[in-house]
Amino acid sequence: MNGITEYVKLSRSFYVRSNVVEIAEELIGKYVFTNIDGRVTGGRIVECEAYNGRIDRASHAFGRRTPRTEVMYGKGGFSYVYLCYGIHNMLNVVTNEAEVADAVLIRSIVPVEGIETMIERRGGDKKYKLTAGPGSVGKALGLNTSHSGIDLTGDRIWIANGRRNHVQIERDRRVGVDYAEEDALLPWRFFEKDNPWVSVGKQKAII
DNA sequence: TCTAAGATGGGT
DNA sequence: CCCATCTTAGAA
Repeated sequence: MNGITEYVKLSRSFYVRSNVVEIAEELIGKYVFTNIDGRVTGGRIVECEAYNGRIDRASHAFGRRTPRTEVMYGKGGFSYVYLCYGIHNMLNVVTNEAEVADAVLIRSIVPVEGIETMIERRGGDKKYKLTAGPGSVGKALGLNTSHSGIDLTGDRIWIANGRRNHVQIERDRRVGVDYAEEDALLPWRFFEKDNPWVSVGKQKAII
């Protein structure tokens, strides 16, 4: 795509696995792309969070099944995009078998493809804040709730392989889920160590 | 029907 | 610290 790296799209089998925390860890270093309105944008995932619909009070699917969360109850390998605070469109990757509502929130990427388009969508060059934080990622990638339920093995939203071996991955509690009480303490947020594109968390490291 | 609250980000 | 902005979920 950029002439340097050969991207290999992840297949269904990557997503249809039972350990969402493990999948989240593995997503660090992979590349997410969108092709919206004929414009391809994307970047390397450097921060994400796992949400387990069965045991995790922070999950939108915990203890309920509604029209919004229905896509999370489908099989893995589809997008779950929801509107947060009436403003921000957040991209999640649905995982696991059907009827198990697991998902991974993509929180930050390093811009790689379609950078000018992302700058335009964000209303200017925000430097490291261009694609840091889930709301920024959704906006830069051109996503809204109409993009929920898209097959990630297709050509509108997809994730491709690629991790640099020397990257050190850290884990910490998730951001903004205090309402989940003790589940807010779960170390299910993964990010690249010392990467400036990672969004500034609200908590200090606990590990 | 009504309403509180939200997996945030940007500005003061 | 404050506020935008609006869908969703759950209550009434």
